[in-house]
Amino acid sequence: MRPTIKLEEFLPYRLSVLANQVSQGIARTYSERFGLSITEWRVIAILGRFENIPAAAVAERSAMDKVAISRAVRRLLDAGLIRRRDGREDRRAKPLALTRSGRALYEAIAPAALDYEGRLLSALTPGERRSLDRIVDKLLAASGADG
Amino acid sequence: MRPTIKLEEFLPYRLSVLANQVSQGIARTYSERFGLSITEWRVIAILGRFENIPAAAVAERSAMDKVAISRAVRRLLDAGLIRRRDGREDRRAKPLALTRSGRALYEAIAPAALDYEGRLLSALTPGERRSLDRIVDKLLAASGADG
DNA sequence: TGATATTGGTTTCAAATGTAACTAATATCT
DNA sequence: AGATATTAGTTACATTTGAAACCAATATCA
Repeated sequence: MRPTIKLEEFLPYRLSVLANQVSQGIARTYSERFGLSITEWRVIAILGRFENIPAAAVAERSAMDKVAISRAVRRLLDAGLIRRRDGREDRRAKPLALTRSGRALYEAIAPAALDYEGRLLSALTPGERRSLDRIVDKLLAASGADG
Repeated sequence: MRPTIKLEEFLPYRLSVLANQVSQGIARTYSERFGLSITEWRVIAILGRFENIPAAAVAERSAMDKVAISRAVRRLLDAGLIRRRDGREDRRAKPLALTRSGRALYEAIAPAALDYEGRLLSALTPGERRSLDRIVDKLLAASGADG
């Protein structure tokens, strides 16, 4: 029989479209209202939770590569939203932290982000929300392992 | 109370990481084994199912914009994988179709793609697979509507 | 200690992507 | 028919992104 793929039912395609659509939606919030790209927002979000960690640790926790981090860090430093100290034991690894205005921005964005997520989740039943968590975990494991 | 976001639990972030990881995995197949980018593969997948449709129709069915399509079409034409006829009624809209070798490629990739999807889905129970379909539909609707 | 490897981070260059402007063909409206 | 608006598709330009080269600091090991 002829093999056939219905793109619109193909899981990798569907996930890609969904993630893009969600990213677009939320990026609008970050950029229009706060002047941040998604990458920059992620760095801020990480630093909002973990104080004084170096760029490599941010990379680990954000699934972004170090080049992307490096560029975001540069912009955030220039914008005065984060600061960088000198590393005590390892002089390469310089701890990053939010400045006062960086933290203020974080505290302004976090509710907007949670709000957006809430709007998405409100389309689902409580049971579906639980399923979704479990399913995404499983798919992450299945796709990350080897390829 | 201080608002806090755990990035690794934040749905938009999780979806983005998942979709990227899956895309990476599958893109490796397309590019290493068949020399195609994801965009090119999508065009091929659409044309494998719908014969003689113009680029605009491909765009509609693939969630890609017309510039991306235009570029992919150019590369696929150059590679001899698709062909373009002249439009009968509308001379702007030129119907695209797979060539013989394009179809051969399609028939080689389709099983590999379905196989990859199968490996992903095998991590889920049948019930979870059904949930996933429903959930993705709902999230697409919720995120696409307004923003 | 000295040679080599590894790691944190930045820079450079090429390729991919998005936006807007543009051309050509068709449709609409008077 | 003639003016205006739309639509299909391409091109040009700016921006983003990724890969690899690179520098400096630290770790490893003979």
